[in-house]
Amino acid sequence: MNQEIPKIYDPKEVEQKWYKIWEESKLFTPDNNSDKKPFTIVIPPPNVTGNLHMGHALDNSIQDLLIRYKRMQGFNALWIPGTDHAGIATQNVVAKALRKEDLTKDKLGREKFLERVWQWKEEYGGNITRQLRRLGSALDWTRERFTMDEGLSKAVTREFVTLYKDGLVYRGKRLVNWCPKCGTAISDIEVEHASKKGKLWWIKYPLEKSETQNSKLETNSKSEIKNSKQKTYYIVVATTRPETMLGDTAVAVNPKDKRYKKLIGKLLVLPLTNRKIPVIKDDFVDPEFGSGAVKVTPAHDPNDFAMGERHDLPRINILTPDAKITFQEFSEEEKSAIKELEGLDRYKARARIVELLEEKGFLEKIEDYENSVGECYRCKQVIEPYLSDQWYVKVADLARNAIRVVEEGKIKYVPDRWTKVYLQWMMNLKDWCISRQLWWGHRIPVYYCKSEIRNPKSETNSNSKDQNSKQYCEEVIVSETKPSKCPKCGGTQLEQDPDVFDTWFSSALWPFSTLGWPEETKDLKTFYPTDVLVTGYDIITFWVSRMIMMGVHFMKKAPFHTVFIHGLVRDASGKKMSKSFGNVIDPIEIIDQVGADALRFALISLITGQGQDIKLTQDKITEARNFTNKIWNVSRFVLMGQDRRTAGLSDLKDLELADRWILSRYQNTVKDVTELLEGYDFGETARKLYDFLWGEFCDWYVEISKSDLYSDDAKRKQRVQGVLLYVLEGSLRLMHPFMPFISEEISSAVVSSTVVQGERPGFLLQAEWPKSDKNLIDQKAEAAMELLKQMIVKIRNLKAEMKVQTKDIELIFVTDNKESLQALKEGEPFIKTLAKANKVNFVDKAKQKPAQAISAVVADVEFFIPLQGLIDIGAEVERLKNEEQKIELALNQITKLLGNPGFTAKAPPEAIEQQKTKQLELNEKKKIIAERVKALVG
RNA sequence: GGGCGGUUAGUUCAGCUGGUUAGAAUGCCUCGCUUACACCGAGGAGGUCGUAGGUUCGACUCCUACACCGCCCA
Repeated sequence: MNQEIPKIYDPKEVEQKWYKIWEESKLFTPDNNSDKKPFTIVIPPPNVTGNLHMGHALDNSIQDLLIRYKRMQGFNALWIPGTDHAGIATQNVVAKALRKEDLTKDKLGREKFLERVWQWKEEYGGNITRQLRRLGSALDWTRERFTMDEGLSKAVTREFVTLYKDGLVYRGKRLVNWCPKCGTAISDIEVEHASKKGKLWWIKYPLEKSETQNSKLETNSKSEIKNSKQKTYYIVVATTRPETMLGDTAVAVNPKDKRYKKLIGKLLVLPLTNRKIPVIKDDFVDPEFGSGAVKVTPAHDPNDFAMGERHDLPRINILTPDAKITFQEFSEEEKSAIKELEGLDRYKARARIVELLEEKGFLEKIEDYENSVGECYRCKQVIEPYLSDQWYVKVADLARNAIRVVEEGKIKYVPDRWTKVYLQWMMNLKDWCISRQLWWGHRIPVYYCKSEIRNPKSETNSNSKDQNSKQYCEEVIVSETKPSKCPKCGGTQLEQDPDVFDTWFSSALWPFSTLGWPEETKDLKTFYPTDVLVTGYDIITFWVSRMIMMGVHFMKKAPFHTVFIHGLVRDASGKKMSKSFGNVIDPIEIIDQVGADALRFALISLITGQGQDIKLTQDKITEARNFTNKIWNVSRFVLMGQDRRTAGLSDLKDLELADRWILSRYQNTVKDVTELLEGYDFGETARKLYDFLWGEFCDWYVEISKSDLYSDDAKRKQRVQGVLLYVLEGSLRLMHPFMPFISEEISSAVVSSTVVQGERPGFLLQAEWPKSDKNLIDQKAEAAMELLKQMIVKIRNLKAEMKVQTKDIELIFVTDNKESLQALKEGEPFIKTLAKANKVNFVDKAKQKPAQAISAVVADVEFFIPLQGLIDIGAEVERLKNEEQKIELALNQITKLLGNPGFTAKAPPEAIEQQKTKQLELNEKKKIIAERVKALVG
């Protein structure tokens, strides 16, 4: 690097160049025969159809940071890449593309459709992995996996079959969360609840006539129903979903509710269908809600389903899978009056039913009502509780073990507060519906025997409507491979379950399926369990919990020891980034503008210890960009010219104060950075590096070094070059996990092989992580430099205040503290350059002090800047008095504190000592200033 | 309804286990093209740490209540 190198760092070429070299050098592939300790991370597999968003950028920046750090520390580090087939999302994307060709998946058929999905995957599936490369991720691409790979598919099959044998999966006809748009069931956590404004419809359900005649009844209302000649009694129910009344099979009241006591067991006539339904009692009913009587629709509401089970009520389904009204389960009589509703969409049906009720006088009133509505997390359609056959994982035992490993501390959440969230969720876990009515995914390895049974014994169903009814074996066969014949009847008419598994059912295996499970591979033995899992808190329930359950069940070991949870990346105003809002910041665009290093550094430095959500602003990105530029330029300076690039620091002789100081600060930085990383405090680490490099190395040491570098003292020059290079080279190592590209680029220009912190191998990633060298920590040098820095700032301050711009000033220092005096003498050369003075004098305390001068006190040093003729004595006295007042204020506080008997009796001795020292210092300072004032006035 | 998190300079945020003159960045003001960098350098102004109590010799930090904002679950 030399002056021809541009002043402004241009990341574009640099980044592309290095990633290619790294990947081609198989730098990210760990040594399979290494005896080094392994350190493993599996990437949270992004959706194969997806594109990199800011959340990925943050997540992967953290993982890359950890992997590079651990690799440099000597671990056999492995970071496994891969993608997720994302059943619904991918299927939807391809279906959408088909629509443009006027095709649908059903027109194509299952096989052809799947071909198209694979085509799509081949074409676009590489997007996100290319984008991960742009970010600089040290992923071992030779081990890349996809959840639909042969091996991983085998793993899922094994998972299911094993769980089945263990009695941990079962098939059941239950209410599921059905998405009419996606055409599939989804699990409980895939439903998002949103509060929505709706209506509460109050509907009259009349009592059957015979009931009203035979007994004196008290109903909740006695008014007459229109068009009805005789008096009719009825119960009013309130509902938010009137269309479901078509499927009502009871009305329930609370047994303690006096209003309805006498009605329990009576029959009602359901309006529109005229179905006869009973009034039942159930504790679940809240007498306070609505009228206190609720309609019961077991096939379309989870609570009603449960009630239906308790009371053995029939379940009448009224909807098709795409949420249109169907009368398949209705009797002829029931449908006769409402034929027009058949085939109507659920919301149109709702409107029409309300109209009909109104017309016929069944509608009592309509109220505004706010309630929580479940929506599909993918397509935002309102979820329909829907009765269907599905496969479930029985989670109780799995959850218990997954709770145990966390409670026993085998898995730790960072930050710790997520432990509670995880545990609470785990403890209230319901069975997990894992079948999906999709085509794209792992086909369920279950086969149903459709072979006809030749000698049907049963005459029980003789009154079946279907005269041609045949008897089938119906045996359920769960098998990893397709069986050739039914083990029960020997028949060969076997049909595989048409459904596929929930994508999370396969990603639950990710930490070990990627390593070869169920085969006992070398990778599996070497790298399982993995070490750290890095993800956002929104994924704890979806993925983390399931990996823990499956990891413990199948591998008998928790899949990782630490779960690092970070916040979500939000826009500048704190809103979630989303395409529909249009507030998405595309990480690739940012990388194009400022480079991956700057983006990474911006994201990492925004991480807080508490794992708060991150508000990403353009300002933060610019700040990080400026930082990379600063590093670039200071490196240009340090490496300017051949001799500077080769300068070594083979010994530690002849170090001056500033050298000792920066070396000490560097060692402390190494120590701090390492400790902070060990504590997963990434944001603080980034800030520490920033402060050291910019605030100490650039602002002070480099500035101080200049006078030596441009001096004639060859020996001194070489010494300073050595220190500069030493600190820079070490800092590049510290920075590498944060900013891999720029650090590598600069590092490649360092020629020296005599740098004293370990060999310099080809790539920074192969370099040793710096160790803090205690011998170079120099408390005294740090204290002395602190004084000098303060002194220089104070002088600059006074000069600026007095509007003195000339270099032609003299500094006169007065102190009787030997250490301070020595520091000043050692720092004299750079005090002159940094404070811009051309003369420095040290004067005995007793000596006369110049009157025509401004003065100040820093620690125990008084100093003067003589300004012949430029001093307004009155103003100077005023300034000093102000200063004195400030000191007085601080002093009063301390005096009060030390005078407090409670403090002196109870505070720890160090605290008291500290205050006393401070008091002494302030007193001294005050005395000096007071004397000065006296001298000027007197 | 239950739980969690937040409230600190104009703005965005640090400040972990109680003792700092409460920090940084950015913005603002005043200077400066000084041979790494104007994506820079020097200096400066700017905060009763959401409110009200409490614990303590001492509270931004611990406890309680409340307010507002956000998230999760029902």
